[in-house]
Amino acid sequence: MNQRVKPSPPASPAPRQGKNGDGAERHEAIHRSISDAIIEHRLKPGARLREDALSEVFGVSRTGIRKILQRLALEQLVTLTPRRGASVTRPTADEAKDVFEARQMVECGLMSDIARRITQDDIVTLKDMAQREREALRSGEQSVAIRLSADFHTYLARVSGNRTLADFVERLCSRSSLILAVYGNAGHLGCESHDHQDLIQYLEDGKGERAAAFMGRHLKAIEASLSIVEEEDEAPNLFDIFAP
Amino acid sequence: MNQRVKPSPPASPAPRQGKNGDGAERHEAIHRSISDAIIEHRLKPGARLREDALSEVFGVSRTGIRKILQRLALEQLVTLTPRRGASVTRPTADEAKDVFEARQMVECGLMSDIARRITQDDIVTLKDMAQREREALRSGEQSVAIRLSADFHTYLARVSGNRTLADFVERLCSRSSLILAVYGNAGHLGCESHDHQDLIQYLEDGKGERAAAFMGRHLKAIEASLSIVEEEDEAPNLFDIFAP
DNA sequence: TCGGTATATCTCGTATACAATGGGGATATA
DNA sequence: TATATCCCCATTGTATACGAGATATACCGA
Repeated sequence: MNQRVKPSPPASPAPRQGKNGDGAERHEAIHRSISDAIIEHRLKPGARLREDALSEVFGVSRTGIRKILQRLALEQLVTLTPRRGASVTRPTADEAKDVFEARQMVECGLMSDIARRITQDDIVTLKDMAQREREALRSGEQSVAIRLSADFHTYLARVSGNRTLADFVERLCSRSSLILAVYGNAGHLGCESHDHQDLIQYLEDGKGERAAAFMGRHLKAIEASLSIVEEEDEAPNLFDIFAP
Repeated sequence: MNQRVKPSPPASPAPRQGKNGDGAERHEAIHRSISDAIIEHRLKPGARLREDALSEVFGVSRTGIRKILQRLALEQLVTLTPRRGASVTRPTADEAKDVFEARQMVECGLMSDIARRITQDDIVTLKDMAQREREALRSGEQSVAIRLSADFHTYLARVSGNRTLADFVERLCSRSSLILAVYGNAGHLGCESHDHQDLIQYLEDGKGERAAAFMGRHLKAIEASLSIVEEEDEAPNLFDIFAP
């Protein structure tokens, strides 16, 4: 339902050409839609996101798309280059290192709070997510598995009760997903299949210390599985290469 | 042709009806301008930020202002309420607790990296900042002192070399400034006067462990100095109050 | 004098129009 | 055939116009 062909009739406001009203929710939905596509690797790093195309796809004007794109840029999922528009961020090796160092610090540091506050309901939910993730992995649904893995870590962080840190972890997980898209080996992606289930077991047993240590190893393992190959940027530094 | 009837631009040095051009920098400058005003408490929590007024003050159209306002909202310095516009965020007591818990975790956790990577130049810069902060405190320039304190913590975080965590600390410091504006006692604001100088001394001596512990106490002290008085929001919960 | 309703205004939300810039393709030349 | 140059168009940046929601105010009735 695009509307650009019909600027004329003042009498055609009838069927939701979406003037005003559900705007906020609609935008939220679009944001999630794009965000999901990036996290699930249906949009790969480097992919260009033209405002016009998006506005047509989602049936809102470029104004709304721009707002969403800017938000995604602040979340570092897309990169806005001054005159060339938006594209899915391609994380550098340095960024990858920083992100995993941050996750190490925050997710491990949160573990004691999590162990103290986790409820039975949380455990049920987390076990379910871990289970579904394993199944997705086994059946080769990479997109689903990646998303569930990120959701698992994010949900866990929320259990801590610290919204600020949980939001931060959520963003780190999103960026991790991008990192996996660039540096991950096709063989084994991200989280080992039963790591998450083991982690829940520790938490269920109230062993916060053990859980923290395990999370540390878990993240280290993911980071180690990356093949950081410093791919040369498109304009290699000839001075460096041919220096005496 | 851009701004309203205002025939004479009295205070705006550049009439700059500039269509297009230095846009990005200009926006950056405006963002910093507003951000500074908030952090330095020249704009107090709850203050309304009308788009029209801002667009007139800065000589750009509402479109640009909106973009900046949304960015500030994502940084949680301003709050956007759906039909009522933007206002300086008034942090809740819970948010205050979360922010200081996050700072405790991250700023202390970064300290070992910082101790390892700090250079002599950094130490000179930091000493200068601490010195200027003391002077500002002594001469009663609260705004300057607050800003320098936030800058000190942010600069320190940057020394760690982890951009992701440093950016996070920067945002936490900005929010801390807001928290101080709401819950701080007029008597002694934020950082004790010589805390920062002591901290640098530890780092200069290469005592990362000690520095981390000191930073922990430092942040705890700031948090403890707050008077969290759970001020009733404008719509108190009558059910709670009149419950049997 | 108090309360309720209707109107007026103020401000934001969305869409569209217009200008400018930069890149890519086509062309010309060596 | 390869390279350099130039121009057109695709795409973004900015402003403005228009519509809607919400709040404040004034008027009327009890």
